[in-house]
Amino acid sequence: MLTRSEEDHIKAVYALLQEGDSAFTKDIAERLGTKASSVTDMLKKLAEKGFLKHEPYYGAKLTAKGQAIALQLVRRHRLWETFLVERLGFGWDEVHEVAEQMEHVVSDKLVDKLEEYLGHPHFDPHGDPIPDKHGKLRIRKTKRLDTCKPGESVRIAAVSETTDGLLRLLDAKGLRIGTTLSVQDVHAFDGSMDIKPQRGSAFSVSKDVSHHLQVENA
Amino acid sequence: MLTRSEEDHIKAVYALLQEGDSAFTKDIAERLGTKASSVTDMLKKLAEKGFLKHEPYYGAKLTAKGQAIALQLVRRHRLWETFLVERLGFGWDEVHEVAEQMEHVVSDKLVDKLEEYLGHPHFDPHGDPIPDKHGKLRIRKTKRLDTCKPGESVRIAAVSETTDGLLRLLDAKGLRIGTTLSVQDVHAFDGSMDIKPQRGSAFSVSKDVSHHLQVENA
DNA sequence: AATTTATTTTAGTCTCACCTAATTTATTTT
DNA sequence: AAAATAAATTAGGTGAGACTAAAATAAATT
Repeated sequence: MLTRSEEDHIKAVYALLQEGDSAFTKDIAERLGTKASSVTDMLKKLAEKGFLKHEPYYGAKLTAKGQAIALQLVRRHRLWETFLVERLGFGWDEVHEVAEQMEHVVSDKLVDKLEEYLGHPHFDPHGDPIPDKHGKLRIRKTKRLDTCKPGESVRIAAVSETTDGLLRLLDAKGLRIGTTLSVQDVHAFDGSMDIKPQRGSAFSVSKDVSHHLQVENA
Repeated sequence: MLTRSEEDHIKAVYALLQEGDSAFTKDIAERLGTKASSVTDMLKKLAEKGFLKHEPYYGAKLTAKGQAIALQLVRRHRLWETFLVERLGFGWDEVHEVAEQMEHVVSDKLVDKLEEYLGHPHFDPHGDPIPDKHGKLRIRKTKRLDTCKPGESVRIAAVSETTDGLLRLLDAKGLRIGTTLSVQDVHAFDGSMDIKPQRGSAFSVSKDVSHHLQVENA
């Protein structure tokens, strides 16, 4: 059995490995709101238990065993987020913290029944894929909106940041999962982008925003 | 903010105060699966924090502040049990452990939305009352089945034990919340009782069983 | 190549929540 | 009333998981 803190560390490593090919002490500490020295201790312990490889000074990578744990946590997190939004009527910007707690409730039966109750969803309210019972993820070919060129027509597939601020901004602009839009112009000066939703008139979004939107060809 | 362990101790004290007028160290330890000395430490801490009064050698009683916490925990626990049984299709004998974990998820909004989603239930699957947002409990005048005399006709209102064994036995005998039955005979020798459900033929239940069934006049 | 800077690790400390063993207190029995 | 028993408390200790401060390492700069 893993403690809450062990689970949190494994999940942080998993998340960082999505972006780089090693998870560094400092970044893990930042995610968890702790100090680097605490993380070093935990990495040592988790390495001994076989959940990850820790290469001192060069960060950590998950083993297959660690990855399985991480995927289980991601699965629980995203299923609960889906439940909170679709059944309890939470806004998509309000669910992260609560799901962060619920994901640590241990019961395979619970998770499987919840999944069934929700109709076996493949994506959560932010558009992120929900691993199945065996940890399998449904892969889509998406790219970041800020990599798109003028003239491209795309659909918003996911939002890769769960900060309330970004989600509320998207809400205010009417941008949500599934919204189709075309790129009209990209300004080299600040990286801002003029986009036009299928219905509605064009407006501009900053690079900060376009960088966190995952889109697929429409 | 209370820790998990602090919450567990407060809940244990609350539960014991339902049965006696003081909660004793040994009984708290037994409920929590810990040792008396650990409980003494915690009682001292919780008394300092104002959640209970600890009279050394004479047990503990909750303050109003402690009672409010306990009722909040009971509320969460029973709402989650209701969710698990009514929405996810768990058996009533399978929900206790999971709800024990879920009750520690902290979010007032979550609890209120859950209650609404479930249709503001007043009783959980075991027939126990669910405190409202303000800690108010709906009181019913019930008595234990083992206090009933031959000839009485009663309805099962609640089961005051959440052990799997008892609940499965009741399931097997077809006894559930709402079942109406008449007491036919009580045997002084072992306290066993012959009962006859409204539909179905008579059978006998042991004192162990009748002691844990709360009934109301039919 | 030497130095500076950033990061990581090590060493030592703290708190929490538990433990065991010994002692104290209250209650019951003789 | 004294002795025995049961329960609770105190004293001291452990491991988990955090911390600070100091030392070590790697990378970047001069």
